[in-house]
Amino acid sequence: MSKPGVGASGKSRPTMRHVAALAGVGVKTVSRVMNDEAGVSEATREKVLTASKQLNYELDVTAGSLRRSSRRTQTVGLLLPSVSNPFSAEIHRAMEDALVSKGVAVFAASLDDEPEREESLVRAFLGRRVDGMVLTPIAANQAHIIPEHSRDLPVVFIDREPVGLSADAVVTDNAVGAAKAAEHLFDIGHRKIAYLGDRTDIQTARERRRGFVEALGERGISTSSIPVRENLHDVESARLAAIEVLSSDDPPTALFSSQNLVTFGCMHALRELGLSHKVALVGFDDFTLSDMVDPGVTVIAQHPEKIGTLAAERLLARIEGDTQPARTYVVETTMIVRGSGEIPPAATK
Amino acid sequence: MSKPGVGASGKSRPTMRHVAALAGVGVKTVSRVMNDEAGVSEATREKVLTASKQLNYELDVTAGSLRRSSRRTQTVGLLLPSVSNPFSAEIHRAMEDALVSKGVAVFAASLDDEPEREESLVRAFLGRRVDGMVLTPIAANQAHIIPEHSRDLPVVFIDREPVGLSADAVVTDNAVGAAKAAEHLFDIGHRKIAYLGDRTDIQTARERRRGFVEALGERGISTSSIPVRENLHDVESARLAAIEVLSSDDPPTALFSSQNLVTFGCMHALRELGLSHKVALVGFDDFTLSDMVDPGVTVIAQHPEKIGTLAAERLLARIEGDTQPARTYVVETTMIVRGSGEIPPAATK
DNA sequence: TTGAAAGCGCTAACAA
DNA sequence: TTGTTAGCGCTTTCAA
Repeated sequence: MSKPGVGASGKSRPTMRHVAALAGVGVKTVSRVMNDEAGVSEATREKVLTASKQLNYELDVTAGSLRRSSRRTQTVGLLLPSVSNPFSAEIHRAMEDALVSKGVAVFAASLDDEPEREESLVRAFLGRRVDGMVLTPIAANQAHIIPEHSRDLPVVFIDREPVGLSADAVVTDNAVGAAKAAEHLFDIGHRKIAYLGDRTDIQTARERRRGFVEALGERGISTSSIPVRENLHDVESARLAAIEVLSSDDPPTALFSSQNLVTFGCMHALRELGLSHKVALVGFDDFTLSDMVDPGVTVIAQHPEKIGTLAAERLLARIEGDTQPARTYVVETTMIVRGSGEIPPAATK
Repeated sequence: MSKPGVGASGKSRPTMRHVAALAGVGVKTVSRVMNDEAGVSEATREKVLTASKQLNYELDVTAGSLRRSSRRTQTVGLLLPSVSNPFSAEIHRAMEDALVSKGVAVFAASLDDEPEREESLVRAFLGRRVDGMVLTPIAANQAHIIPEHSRDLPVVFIDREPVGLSADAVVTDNAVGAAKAAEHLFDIGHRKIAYLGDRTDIQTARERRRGFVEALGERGISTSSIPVRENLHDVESARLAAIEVLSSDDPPTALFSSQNLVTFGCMHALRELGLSHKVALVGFDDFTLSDMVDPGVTVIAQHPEKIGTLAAERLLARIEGDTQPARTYVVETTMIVRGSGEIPPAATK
């Protein structure tokens, strides 16, 4: 009589026992119905479903996982630079689409460029017994995940490959993407192209510079003649660097920027100097309104939705028991021509 | 001997029993140490911590919640229009900051304007026994949450107030924000200002129109003389509507757009018609690069980070047992002047 | 300060 | 087809 209330107005949540009692069956039968297992007569099924609805019963997935032999929680963790970063958010969305349809819930968290957070957030996921994780590596190395990974916890890395650990990764083809930009500007006629890049401790930034410099090298432009400004991590530092390089004695006729914030800084600098239509600009990574500024900004677009979809697929496959050797999946970039990258060098004369 | 391996290289995850055995103590002592409970000697604490580290033990938060009297899982659910929508993503980030620091993990999911998803995603959260939820209501009403809410599951609504249920909500002051835009354009001298709005079944869109129309009404402008175009939900439909209204016999000298995508459509239309510097534009909601287009776009900025922070605070308070009556918290908007909204009506003559 | 036993909601194993 | 019992990893209760 003092048992948790029968009826949806009770204060405490009903369990299988309540449903079983109301339906007049055993708990295992309720379990079978709630998990869509075979071997339950249609009549019994109906009874259970009716009772479950009446009590507003919801199966406790985590309690079940405790006893289930697979130990699955139908939950995964996702670690991003920041959930509010547009590139990350697109990846997140694509992963969600692939996972939610399989009944998998997603924990998301932001790293904020703080290596210490990587380990503590991973531990927070582990404490909730996620079935797997997708991580953007940020710490110097990912060795801290080795114990978990060797316990068969599937981990897929995105955007960058892990260091100190062999695991699946899904990355953008940064070097080739940057090379596309270099080739494009070269073909337009540019011979002096400045490279404005992000922090050199970021692997993707180094790859972009390498691809860019090598592509120009293959076309006979000596590395030493390329104006390179790096460690630009926000709009303001990029703006200042662009102004500086454009104000030099022998200024470049084109700019290549290695990421969005740097591109924005370059756009500001070009506008301030009145060079928006005189100096070419190609940016790595697409952004909203790239077609609404004047001139439209030519970019090397990444494909976050492809990265997210692929990462989710790999993770699900690993969770299902796929044991093929760890592999890195490379997602190609696409150049989108909008005007800023097609300004010829002559215009500056 | 056939017990799960001692040492980090084992395949199965260690439990408290393993730690207890290795440390030579009882499981309850391990539990005390892992939960930072008092009443453990420093020497014992050390032993347990050492053993736990050696085994790479991680406390199972969800298993613990099963037996814990509070039943807390230290987990909350967040339901957004889309995790990749910039406004939503900012809210998400602010909530994460407030919650992760308290050891609370966040499930995030996207509704995608599909009312059916609201209920199924809520059920997915319930099945993981979240301690509370933050929802952006999208279905016609939120009555489906009543049973949970009356079971003391804290729920905080954001962006829109719930229908059919009394619960905390954190919303933008839409009417006042839209009124600010109307007043601003009126003060500049505009008397014919078009309203370009989102779907009329969205509460926030209706509030914005109401605030806008009423503010002009108070200034002697009859409602019937205001060109109103609604149910614009994407850039293209907004662009066409703007072109149509600007091409009429007695075109408006200013536009007010009720959300970002509509603002983008207006920008496209103005540019196509060569009116970017002749017809004023004020948009509701700020966006990236609003200062890089020409002219810069004057906006009524919302404050998603404030909404997220407040929602997280309210949710935590409710989880802690706060029982004060449900309340709606209103977050004010801020007008950001950038040029497009300061074009005088004379310019069109 | 410490630990043994019971039990949280569920599923595995097995019996009826 | 259905139900019973044990036990997943943990915390509560209570005794030592």
